[in-house]
Amino acid sequence: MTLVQDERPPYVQVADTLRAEIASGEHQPGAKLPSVKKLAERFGIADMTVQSGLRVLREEGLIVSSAGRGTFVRSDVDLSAIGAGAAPAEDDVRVQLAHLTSQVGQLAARIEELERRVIAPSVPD
Amino acid sequence: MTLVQDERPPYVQVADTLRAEIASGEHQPGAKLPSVKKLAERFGIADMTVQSGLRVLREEGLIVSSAGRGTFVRSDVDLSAIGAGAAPAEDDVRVQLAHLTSQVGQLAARIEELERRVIAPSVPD
DNA sequence: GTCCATTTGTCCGTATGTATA
DNA sequence: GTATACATACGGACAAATGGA
Repeated sequence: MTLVQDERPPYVQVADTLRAEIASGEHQPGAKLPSVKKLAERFGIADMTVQSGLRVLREEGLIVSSAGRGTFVRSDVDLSAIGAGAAPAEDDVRVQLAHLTSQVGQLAARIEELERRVIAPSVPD
Repeated sequence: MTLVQDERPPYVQVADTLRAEIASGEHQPGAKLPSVKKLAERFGIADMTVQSGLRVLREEGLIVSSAGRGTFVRSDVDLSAIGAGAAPAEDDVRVQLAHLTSQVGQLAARIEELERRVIAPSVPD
């Protein structure tokens, strides 16, 4: 699979593709994602670009990475928050913390985008 | 200024250094930071490594960047809330909770600032 | 316990694109 | 139109952590 549409930056397309695959269940919670090198081959891009894409998902709280082990879909990922099926409601405090962390990260990203357009002067409409 | 050898990753040191300079008032709120190239020269590292350091501060809400204009210290940044940059141990639930509480407070302040500018456009900075 | 392959994470140098001034 | 500045991308490289032989 190659990234053909050059409308958006490749690393964003990587993030979107993997996010969709996680949402669709292709990569289940707790599962290990293909290695960075494998993903780079699959998409036909450089390793570092894959890392940038994974960074997006990491900030969204969808995945966690560990050197020497790999990158995994968070076992408690809230699939409903990314447009797919429902997630089981769990009562564990750590699960709720993880959800909050994910949501805070997404809010931060949205605020950052707004700041670029509002705080930065002379932004054309 | 050169980064000390064999400490933490260079990009972390860049973030720590600039964060300290912002906290100390060396870079005042609203001020423009040196360009990425200047910072790269100053630290003796590559442009992209500087970008990685700036990314950290951007995620912390300390700075805002705009292509073609530069990188600026947020005009409404709370200098007293700037930490030493040490990441809290993420094992402890209480530590995570405190971190989240702090982050939510900062996000709320940023949203309020945005609301002032968007909803009440007559209010000067 | 010691090697060794895998994997993530980072860095560099260079290049290109895009937005701003 | 030109210069500046950030953002992204590539290929190559190396360190650290992990896990298996």
